[in-house]
Amino acid sequence: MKQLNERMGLAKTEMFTDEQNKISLFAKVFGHPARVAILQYLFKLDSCICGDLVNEIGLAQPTISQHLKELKQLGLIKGNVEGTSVCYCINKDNWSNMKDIMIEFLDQDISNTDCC
Amino acid sequence: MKQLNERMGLAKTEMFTDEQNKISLFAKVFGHPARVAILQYLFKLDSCICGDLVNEIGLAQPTISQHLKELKQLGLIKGNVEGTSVCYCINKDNWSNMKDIMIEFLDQDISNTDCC
DNA sequence: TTGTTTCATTGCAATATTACGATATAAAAA
DNA sequence: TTTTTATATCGTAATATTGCAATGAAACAA
Repeated sequence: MKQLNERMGLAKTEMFTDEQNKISLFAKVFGHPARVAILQYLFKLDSCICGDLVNEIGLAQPTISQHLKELKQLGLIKGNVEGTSVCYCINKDNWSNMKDIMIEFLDQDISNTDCC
Repeated sequence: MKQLNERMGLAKTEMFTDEQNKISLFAKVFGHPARVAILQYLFKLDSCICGDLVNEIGLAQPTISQHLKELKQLGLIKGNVEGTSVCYCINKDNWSNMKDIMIEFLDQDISNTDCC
């Protein structure tokens, strides 16, 4: 049966606030363990990743490259070409901005909620 | 062409730590603006949602019901049957637990990172 | 020049997610 | 009892995501 809006599988972003869409976009990029692992590895190193990510995480090189691309598109990491390799690191300003938005959402006061 | 692992489209959770999988599961549930909107509405009300969610958010009743189910399955909300309607509210303990895990991930110290 | 190394992109298969009409269920109201 | 109200579930269509082999591109090495 033909559906009306032909947008199934696609979030109806136009009916939500910019903030709600922004939160969900950030959350979505953290919604895969490989991307969480990449970021945690970056934090652990305290510097750039230059190559060894494919060995560190057990996924194929194109798959890692794709996850890096998504993190980069959201601005959470940046990559610098160094010869044949590329060094990725956290984009501090954008990470900080994302953190503020996400923590504001997560850290709401629920002490007064009176529930059934 | 037949693939080897027959798991494409499915995250390979077994190769990640429990923490990484847990973070990504929480993040995934926030990865849709409708679920963010539901939670924000719950916070704003400071009490239960009994019904008016379908009017509040512009999605069909089965769609809202499905989003509520996902939030409930992760334990972030709980529902109490009250006559013909169901009242949903934040599950304080589980929300607090999730918050700690997510904020620990987001709030890592990046002041010392030395990048290219 | 001809490899070699490193990473990105393309193409595609498999699975997941989203949305909603139709229908089921269960309690309240008439 | 019958009807109404509120929510859940089923089935299914459309789109998104994930993963990787094959290939491309760009810098380096020999």
